[in-house]
Amino acid sequence: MLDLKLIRQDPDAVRAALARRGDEVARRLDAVIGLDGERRALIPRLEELRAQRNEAADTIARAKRSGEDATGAIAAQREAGAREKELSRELAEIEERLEAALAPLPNLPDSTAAPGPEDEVLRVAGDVPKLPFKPRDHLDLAGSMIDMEHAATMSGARFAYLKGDLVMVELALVRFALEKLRGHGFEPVVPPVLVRERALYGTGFLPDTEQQIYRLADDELFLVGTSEVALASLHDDEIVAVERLPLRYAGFSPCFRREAGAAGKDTRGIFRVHQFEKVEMFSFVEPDASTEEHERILAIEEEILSELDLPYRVVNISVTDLGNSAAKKYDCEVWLPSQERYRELTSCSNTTDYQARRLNIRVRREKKIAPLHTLNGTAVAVGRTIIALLENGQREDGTVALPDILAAYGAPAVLGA
RNA sequence: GGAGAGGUGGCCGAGCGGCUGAAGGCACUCGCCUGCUAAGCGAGUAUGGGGCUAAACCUCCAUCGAGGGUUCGAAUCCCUCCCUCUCCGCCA
Repeated sequence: MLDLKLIRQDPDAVRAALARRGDEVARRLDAVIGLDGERRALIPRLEELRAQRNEAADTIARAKRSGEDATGAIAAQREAGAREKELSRELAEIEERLEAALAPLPNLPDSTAAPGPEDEVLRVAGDVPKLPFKPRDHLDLAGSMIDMEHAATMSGARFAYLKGDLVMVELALVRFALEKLRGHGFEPVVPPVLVRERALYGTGFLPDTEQQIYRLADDELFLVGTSEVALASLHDDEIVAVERLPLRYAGFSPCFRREAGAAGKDTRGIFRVHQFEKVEMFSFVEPDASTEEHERILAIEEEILSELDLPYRVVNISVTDLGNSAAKKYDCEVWLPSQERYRELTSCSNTTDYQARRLNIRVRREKKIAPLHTLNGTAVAVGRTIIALLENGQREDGTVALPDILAAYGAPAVLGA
């Protein structure tokens, strides 16, 4: 949610910022400005009427108490009441339209977000393996440890059974990530994955990505596509004392995505599936600390990738590809030998005050109260990390060497031996 | 799933349909006082939105789980929903 006061004070700056996402986006601001004007024209009229009615009600009360007749005053009140109701309805209607115009507007991009249309490669790290043989893809390498046939029969396309050693790798990855994050001050959380609409609205996934979200048939509940949704709601409607910030959480949960509109894309293996597990970072920080926190989260993502010996590059995502809530986003893309290119593995966003405004999460500094800033980032997207580990650790005989660090968390040293 | 109780300010808790934005207590802040890690005294301490402002102050409106309704007037009455607790049932 954008700040109405800012829009009012400096509409040109807001319009210019939105225009970086596209001219069409910036044009949507005009409706908001118009409705805000209507609203503020109406409010003084309504409130003056209410003040008069409140005063008249007191007069009636006093008359009643002293036993006087108030029939005339009561009749007048009844009439004023009808007018009040009318104006109230009018205001409610305007506010509803204002909300409908304002809520879908995306966050203002950070000035350092990549201008687009292309993402901006910031750096390349790690060694791309020079394989003296034709690389296999993750599905070949996993063999029976990934069973998509039975998953497809049972649940449909884009589902998988993970079996045997790969399960141990998954658990090792999760444990590795959670302990690392804890060391960085993130509190581990296993959140609910079924949520009400408000949580999705509050995080900006609604109205924006509805076609991506599973909805239950018999209950007003949705399956989250990321634990970000649940972590953001942890301080829903709170005023947090500044001394408590930053608040950092590491969520571990399954994630569910419909992948509608992705038909035909990444259909082989578990790169793009409807269900996967993920360890996610989420931070609540002071407004002027979010830029630094964003770099911090990115650094943790890179630390994890380095320790897993994965070759990757960091990209600054183009403003035209930013989700609604992000002001700036970095992706870490991992090298996949079978595809001979970098693919998205982790992602971190600074959502500034966009989600906080929607979820009504504020910080109190001295006497001042203002929306705080929230950020999120992937620590480990388990499925894709497994893909990366398999492909980059593969040997000519089809076995896979896993990074040493995972052994400490229960993963085997070699897969498929 | 069945039966019942309840949701009031940071917390506890009182609230007859009008004088309650809300008693009282706790906590916190500031001041006073007291020579001994505390007590006493005084004052203050919600949020959002308008207006006026450079800002503060001030002022008005709204808010007693949420949304509707009754009424001249609702924290108080009615309806729907949400949540919490207790008992029963079921269950990993």
